[in-house]
Amino acid sequence: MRILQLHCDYIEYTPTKKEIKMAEDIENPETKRFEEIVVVFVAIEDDDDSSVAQNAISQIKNSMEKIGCKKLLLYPYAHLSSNLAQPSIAMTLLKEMEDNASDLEVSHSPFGWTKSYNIKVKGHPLAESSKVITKDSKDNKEITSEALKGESKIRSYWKIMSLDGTMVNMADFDFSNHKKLEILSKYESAKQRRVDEPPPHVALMKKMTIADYEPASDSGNLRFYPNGRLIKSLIEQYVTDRVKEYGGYEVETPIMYDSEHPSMVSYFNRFPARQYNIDSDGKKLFLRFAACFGQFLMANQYQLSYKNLPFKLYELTRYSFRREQSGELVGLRRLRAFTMPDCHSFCKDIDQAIDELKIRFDLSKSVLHELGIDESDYEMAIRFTEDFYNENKSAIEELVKKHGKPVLVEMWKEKFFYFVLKWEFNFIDNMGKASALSTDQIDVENANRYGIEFVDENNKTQHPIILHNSPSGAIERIIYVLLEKAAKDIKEGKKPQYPLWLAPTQVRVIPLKEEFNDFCETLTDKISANNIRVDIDDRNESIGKRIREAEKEWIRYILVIGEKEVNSQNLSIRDRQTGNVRELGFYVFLKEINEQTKGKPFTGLNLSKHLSERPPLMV
RNA sequence: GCCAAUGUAGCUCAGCCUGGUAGAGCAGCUGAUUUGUAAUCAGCAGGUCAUGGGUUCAGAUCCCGUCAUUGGCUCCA
Repeated sequence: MRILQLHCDYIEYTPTKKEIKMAEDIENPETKRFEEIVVVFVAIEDDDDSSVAQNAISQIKNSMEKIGCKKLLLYPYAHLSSNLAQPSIAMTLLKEMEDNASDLEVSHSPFGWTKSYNIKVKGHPLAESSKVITKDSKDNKEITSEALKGESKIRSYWKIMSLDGTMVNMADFDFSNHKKLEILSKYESAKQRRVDEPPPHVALMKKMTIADYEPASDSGNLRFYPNGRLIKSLIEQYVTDRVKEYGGYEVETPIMYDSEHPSMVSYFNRFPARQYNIDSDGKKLFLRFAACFGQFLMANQYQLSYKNLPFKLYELTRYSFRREQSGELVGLRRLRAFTMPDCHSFCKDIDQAIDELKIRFDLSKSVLHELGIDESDYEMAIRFTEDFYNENKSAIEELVKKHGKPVLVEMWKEKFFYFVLKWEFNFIDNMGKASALSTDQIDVENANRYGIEFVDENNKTQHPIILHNSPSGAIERIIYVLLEKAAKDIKEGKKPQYPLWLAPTQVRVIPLKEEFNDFCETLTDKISANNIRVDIDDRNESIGKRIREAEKEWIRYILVIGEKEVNSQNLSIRDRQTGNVRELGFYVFLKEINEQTKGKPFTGLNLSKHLSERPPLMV
């Protein structure tokens, strides 16, 4: 059975003529009109039986209860299916559905007639839905969280907060000096878009052999080539180092959970995610969409005193999974499987939570900066309940001051999610698309839900306040930002480049002739002993071609080795930033590189040192 | 998920409108070349035209379904 369910302001229909012999007899085929009604178009299919009809009507009743409508019109509609049941069976089942809904104001439009109709469907998100119901689909209903269903009910107000703490309605704000904030504001509130081409990082992620789509997986689950894996793992390492330095304990937790476990059930309903579901041996498992579960369940095992707080757990989730709508997936910006650093801080009260929030705010800003993303690249949004604002005005204003630019504010009349405040930094890309990077939340519910407790100064048991921080946002998204920024450079006629510490090859050595190969081996060994990724283009190609290809790989330093270099103490270094050749002593050169990569993690080449041994990757 | 566009050699693309032997450049292989800062030369090899069906004497080409990608819509805790 296929049904299309519409919540309508009104429907009018007029039976015009009998379509089949067995069409229902009706006394006077005149126009009928109903208002404030749920219209369900129904196609009964081959194989449908009474159980299907029962199932269908109970699903319909279920959703009608949610939208608070008590009037139902069943509208037989053959066009929904190409596999229709016999008309006699269809009529019986339709009648059965109607009988089973007698607690509602129910009617049906005549079966077997051609009808004309006029309909006005309501605009709310739950107004329209279609379902396919078959004999064995009874238990197969999509698990959708209450939060996802209810999200549309949130009432919120959009404002802009300036550095002095004043708030004006978004419509009254002068955006002329804040173009990116304007983009973000319209993006978030009015959902305005203005794009008509693919984002440039998608071509770049392939051309630079970083990542690619994997047709053999689900969409949004990407493959990372050696270059991409290297870049990604360095960023992962860097973010992890910073969180550990801040005081997070790094842990690892399972990627799948039992959705019927008591602590999951209620969390589900506060967390509007679409998840991957897996049935295994009768268990209904889902793939995690955040690190929260694992860390909360673990926090539960710690015996916490107020003296231990704030207590911080951290995991870099590889991966978190969200089954985003297929049309929403793009390159590295929006994925179904992504790597998310997630740090939870358990605080003894709101005051401590706010102090901690500020520290993590600075941490997030600093991490982004070191990754090559500055304030000019992103805009801040902050969301809070009206109550929280009234009680913590100055803390909120302080965050805005720290950001140094006006901020988009969403104020909720009442708490709908599990948090009372959430801020995020949104990168605005070349096409005017906004994507969230760093974020932090003040969670006042989950400690209770997960039974996380600490003992306070008075020997009383309390639930901590939990902060949820991702200092960088998804790692894939950081790569997306770096590539979008590179694309912007290309557009402006500048040379795109990697931050040196992330470059898959930092130095390329090109021997002029075969006879210099040995010299190059020795030289590269000396360079790589200093934690620098260096390789040798030992292919039998012209010097011009090998330089061109190094340029196309965005390799910062090129060393051509010939007669002159072999007989000199100095190196001839072609610096891609300027395109000029400089003569530098060996140690001066090392120092120049090491200064630029200071404080960043290092890992060795992820490809063979000799280009002659590398199979080209065609993407 | 909905609407639309796109899918031809490992890669980038031409051919499709108007049906009749599948084309180029790059990459690969073989050989020559040993090169001084963004493409050395020649030869060879390489294609279930995304996939499944239909129309036709004949389909890369026309029609329908499916998958993937991209754009718009919806969504983004």
